[in-house]
Parts: sequence; structure tokens; C-alpha cells
Amino acid sequence: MGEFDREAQIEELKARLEKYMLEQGLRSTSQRRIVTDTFFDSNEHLSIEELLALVRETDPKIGYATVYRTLKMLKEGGLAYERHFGDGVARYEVAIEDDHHDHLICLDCDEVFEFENEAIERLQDEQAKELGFKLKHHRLDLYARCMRENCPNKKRRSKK
Amino acid sequence: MGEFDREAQIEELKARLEKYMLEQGLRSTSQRRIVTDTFFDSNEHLSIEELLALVRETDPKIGYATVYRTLKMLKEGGLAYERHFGDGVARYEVAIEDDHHDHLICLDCDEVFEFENEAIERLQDEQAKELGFKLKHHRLDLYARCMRENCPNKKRRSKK
DNA sequence: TTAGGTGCAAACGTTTTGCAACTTG
DNA sequence: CAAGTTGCAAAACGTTTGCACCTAA
Repeated sequence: MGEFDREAQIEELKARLEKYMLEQGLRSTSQRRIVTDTFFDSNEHLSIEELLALVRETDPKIGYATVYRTLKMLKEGGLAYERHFGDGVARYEVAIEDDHHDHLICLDCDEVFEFENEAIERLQDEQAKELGFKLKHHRLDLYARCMRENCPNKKRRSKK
Repeated sequence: MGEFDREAQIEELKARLEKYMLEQGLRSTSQRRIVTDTFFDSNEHLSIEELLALVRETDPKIGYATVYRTLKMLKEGGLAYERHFGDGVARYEVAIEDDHHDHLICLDCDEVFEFENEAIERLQDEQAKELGFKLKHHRLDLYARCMRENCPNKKRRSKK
């Protein structure tokens, strides 16, 4: 999971997307380019609404149905993952290959931290096999109380 | 996680609920008793709609707002856990203490299996600590492809 | 030229809420 | 009898869709 060559990763994502769109006969419109570029450039777990706000900084006329539809496309193309952290809003995450990670959500401020833990991953595989399954993907969210000095200690993310 | 003395566990749940309701000045109505009893007796991951159907076998006049409100109460009192498995419906699970388990969801038939894995639990604690957090709870869902002979291999759970 | 995309507003399905009538403590 | 609860229907919420117009290929 390189922070180093993020640029290169974004280029790779764009190439994957282009390939996918070609295969599917999908078209490259200015709206789509703005939405996907904005999304790929962001490094967070954006909701549709948050992404729409960013997108509209570039083109205020883009409608939210377009953002929904574009993220659906990315999801189906395997370029975005949809996440639900319990606040009732779908959040999307750029699907950078070889960058699997899980989430720790701070119960004080709702901030989301990412981590990787190979040992846990391995045990999950084993656990699935034990039950007679082949693990395809998983989701692990840790909800934890903060021990940081500087934790804002208040909810920053509202329901809407 | 005893299957053996399930009765006793239900009694304990009812006691905890009674205590919680007293503390909070909440009232014990016949509707609430039916909803909570039905819920505690069930052993599954029920949606509101499914629970409402069961509840109406006892009292057909109970409205669905009551079920929503009662489950919200159970959730806030720590007696029920809300789960989302990706089909857009909240499902609820009885919060039996010392019966923590995670879920494996079959990608072929949507069936949900429960498992416990102490090693994974321990690693999660360590992982949180490493990030400077005290783990409060977590959620681990494994999505896996079935290797069973008898897997119905078709979606059984519809969107609604 | 035509299959596909956009933006709007309406529809959707789940969940929440306002309110008048009714219970519980 | 005061405070909490119910059931209904309406509202709210995030998301999806129908449609007339537009645009990329």
C-alpha cells in the first residue's frame, strides 16, 4: 500500500476504468470524467453527498443521479467499494489493488482509521475453510474508544 | 455460548430489560411485552417486517411503528444488536452476553452462519491497542462461496 | 444516426415522527 | 392525573427510475 506512488496508482485506475468502459460499451462524458477524477483523487470514504459537493466545485450543474449512476458503474467495474459504517449512508472507497485494509471507527469522533493485519486475514481464510467455504471477501470494522489526547471527542459526522 | 440453558439466558435478558426500563422510566405495556418476548424467543437475524409478522400471530393489532420503537429501545438498552448484511434491511439479533459470534454469509444462497474465533478476537484487541484505541465492539462478516453439496445455490432472501 | 447519458422530478422502500387517543404507574 | 405509549398516516431519508432532451462514437 504505497502512499509513495499514488499518482501512478491513479493512472492505473483510470486505465482500468477505460478498459472496463470500452468492454461494456460505456461512454466517456465530461460529467463522468469529473466524477471519476474527483473520486479517484479523494482519499477518503466519501458519501454520495460529499462527493457531489466536490464535483460541483468543478461543474455546479451535475445532478446527483449522475453521481449515483457513476458510482454504481465504478462499483460494478470493481473500481470502488461500497461501505456502510452505520450512519445510514453509503460511503465509497477507491479500489486500489493490493491495498486491502480494514477499518477502525472512533466511537468518540467517528473518524475512520485504516489498518492491515495479515494474521487476521489468514485466520479468516482458515475459519471459512473450516466451515466448508472459500472466502471471497470480508469486512472487519473495529469500533473503539479513543485514548488520544487530541481526540475531538465529539461527533463530527451528522446523520445527513 | 450455551444452547443448553437458553431458557435461563432469556430470563436473564428479561431481567436486564426490566432493570433498564425501570432506570429509564419506561413502561411495560402489553405490546412491548409481546414484541420483546417474541424477539427474545427467536433465534435468528430478524428484520422488522419478519418480527412484525411473528408478533401479529399473537396480537394482530400491533402496528409496525411499535416494533420499530421497541427495537430501538432494545438497541439503546444494549439488548439487541442491529446488523446490516447488504440487502438494505436492518436485522436484529438478541444480545446474549458471552455469546459473541461473527457471521459468514454464503454468496450463493445468502444463508448466514455464525462462528466464534478467539484467536481473531485477540488479534483485534491487539490491533486496536496498537492504534491507540480500546476496542469496544467489532463486526466481522465473511462473504464466501459455498463448497457444500446441498447448497440451494440460489438467492432465497429477496430485497424486501 | 443511434445507443447511451444527463438532469429533473417523481417513485421507491425503509425508517422516523406528529398527533390525538389511550394506558401505566 | 401526569408522563409515557400506541396506531395511524404523513413525512423524511437515501436511493432508483421514467422520461424527454442531449451527446459521444
